[in-house]
Amino acid sequence: MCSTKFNGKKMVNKRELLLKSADELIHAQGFQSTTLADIARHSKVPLGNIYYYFKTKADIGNAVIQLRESKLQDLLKQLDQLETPKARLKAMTETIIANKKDIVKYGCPIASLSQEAGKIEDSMIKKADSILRLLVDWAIKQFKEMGFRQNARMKGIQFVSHIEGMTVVAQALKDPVVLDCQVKALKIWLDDIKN
Amino acid sequence: MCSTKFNGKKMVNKRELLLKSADELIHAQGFQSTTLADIARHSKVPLGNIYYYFKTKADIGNAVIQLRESKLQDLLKQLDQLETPKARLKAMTETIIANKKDIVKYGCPIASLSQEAGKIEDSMIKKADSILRLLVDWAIKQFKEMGFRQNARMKGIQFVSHIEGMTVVAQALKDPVVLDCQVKALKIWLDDIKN
DNA sequence: GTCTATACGGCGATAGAC
DNA sequence: GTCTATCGCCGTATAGAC
Repeated sequence: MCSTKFNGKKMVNKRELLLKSADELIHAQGFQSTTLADIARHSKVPLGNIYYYFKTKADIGNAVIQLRESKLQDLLKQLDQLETPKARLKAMTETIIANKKDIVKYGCPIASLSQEAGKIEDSMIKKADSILRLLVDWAIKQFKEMGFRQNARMKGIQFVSHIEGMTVVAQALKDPVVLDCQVKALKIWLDDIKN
Repeated sequence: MCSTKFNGKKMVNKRELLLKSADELIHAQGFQSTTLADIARHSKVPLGNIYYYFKTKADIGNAVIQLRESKLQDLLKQLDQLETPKARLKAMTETIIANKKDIVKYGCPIASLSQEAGKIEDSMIKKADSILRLLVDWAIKQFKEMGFRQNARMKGIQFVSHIEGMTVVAQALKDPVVLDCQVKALKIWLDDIKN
């Protein structure tokens, strides 16, 4: 059972509510800095009630990872409807511009989670970098479709590296213009590239 | 007073010892996951004694930031002795290969600290990204020396982005070969570049 | 299913003997 | 300067009434 009805109007269930709050807070503050009390306050769900929906805090972390992975999958599915692989890759770079503000403030939601997860030896959030892997594999696929063979992998990794690199630098420099310029450069690279 | 003597032999003082432990542990586990007990155990200094050398945990964090900044400055000074700016930039990429193992395991010590610091609103570690800024400025200087004018800044940022991006991807994919390939690509980019 | 009160443990920090 | 013992807080998690 996932959603309740009230006066015939569909309402978001609390689990979704909590997850959405956790997602936002973790993006802004990181997993470790985000307390269950934070999530409770932000989602207006009482602290103790969280445990009805999630067994542990690590569970919430994993749910957020899963959420971001499915968000990425949706995006990729969307991009795949474009005709040429080059158009898809370019469209991907445009999503960076669309999320400019958040990226400069909080960094890339995929990479930051992945990096933080790598530092927690406890017993949790182990598959965070599978999200980034997903992105890399998608990029490689695009380059293969463009006619690349042995070096499609290298090009795909280069593409993703470029994206992640610019977010790191933009955040450190607190300068959204960095993203504009680097996306432009990345597009030029895509145009000039030859196999 | 910074170092003590024992039998005429110079010994590292405890502050340095603690700092070195903190540096290593924070690189491996992150600042938040690293407890004072960790540092005490690793450096074999009793927990309570840490407070003789550092007022708070945040102080330790800041000292580590300073340490990494001065390490970077030393490296840049070293590279500056090379004749051409292009040779300096290439030599910089080679330091990535030299630290391959650690980077794949723990990521870039500069970027990871910078990112984690950005998520801690508390009252500490505010100037972590000044280190990355230092690197960017140095890179820009190199491109200016190469004859670039208005777009030297963009090229410098692109260079650093490339470096930081490859470390993120290499860590997520847990694949040191990524670094080999991307460094190679970066060198080719430096050779083919024209102003 | 919902919510309050509270137990429990860990970590940063301090007191104070030596 | 060094080190042990311990305090106090905060964050996760649980008990249990409703």
